[in-house]
Amino acid sequence: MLSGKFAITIHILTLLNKFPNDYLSSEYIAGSMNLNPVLVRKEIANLKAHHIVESKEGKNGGTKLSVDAAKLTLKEIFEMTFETIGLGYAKNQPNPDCPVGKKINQNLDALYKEMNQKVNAQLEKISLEDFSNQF
Amino acid sequence: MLSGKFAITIHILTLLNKFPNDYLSSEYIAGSMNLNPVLVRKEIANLKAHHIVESKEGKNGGTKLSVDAAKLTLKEIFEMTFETIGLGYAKNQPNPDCPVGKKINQNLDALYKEMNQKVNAQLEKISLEDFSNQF
DNA sequence: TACATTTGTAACATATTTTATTACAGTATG
DNA sequence: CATACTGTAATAAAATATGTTACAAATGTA
Repeated sequence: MLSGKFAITIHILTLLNKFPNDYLSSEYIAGSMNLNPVLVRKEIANLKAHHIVESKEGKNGGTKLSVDAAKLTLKEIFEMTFETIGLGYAKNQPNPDCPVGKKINQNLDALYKEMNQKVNAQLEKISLEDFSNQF
Repeated sequence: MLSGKFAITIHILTLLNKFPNDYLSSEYIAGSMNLNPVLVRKEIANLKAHHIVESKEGKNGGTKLSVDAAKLTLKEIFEMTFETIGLGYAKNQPNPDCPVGKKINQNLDALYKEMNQKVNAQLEKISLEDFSNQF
């Protein structure tokens, strides 16, 4: 299973982009995605750490975008969600006495790295604005 | 989290390719990857369903490759493990009354589909033999 | 000032998925 | 016929993801 972090984050950002002048509450955002507001706030905390959004506490508080949606790429969003493309690793450490076991993870790493480069090149071409305009 | 199916499967196939004339037991294979033999047999069952390997039951039984490693691509292996590239979806059904909620999954689908195409194009260029030769 | 509303965050609970184990019937080998 | 395998089901354990509750702190507003 892949966690839904990226999907949640881009959903949040799309909403914020649709209402660039408002501070949206986590409750409102959560309503659009049918998710617990606390989880929304957690993802927002991550976005704040990356200076992508700003929040206002207290009554009428909420969150708004603080960057230009035309300049924020999906690649950056992808990386902010700590995710990388890959096809996984076996859970346990392989047998170092086996020539295959000894090098399997290294070789998978190399493969996944290449995959990431391809995907990143693609995601870099799409801005939040582009994505948001599809709605 | 992504399951380790692909990693396990390619590990198995690499081993089988290294010993093309032997029937390797699930116990032996499991030893190389420090995994439970039953899990190995499960992945082998999947490979068998795709006619990639053949097994022999009984004493001195085991599994061996039944296709040309030069012609089996990582793309095919990837697809046999039921995995697709993607960055996930939020778990819950989004709010259909929200313009973003209503279309988010559809738009993510389109994005992930493109990503899969890129990745598949890359994986298609690599054969099991190529991968195996790195060891 | 007092109240209502909202963020921020921690602690805990539940659900889901993945991995591991046990068990045993069936099959081939020698 | 004993041994060493596969095949598969049932169950258990571990890991991860998601959800909930609770409450302090901040801020607007009556």
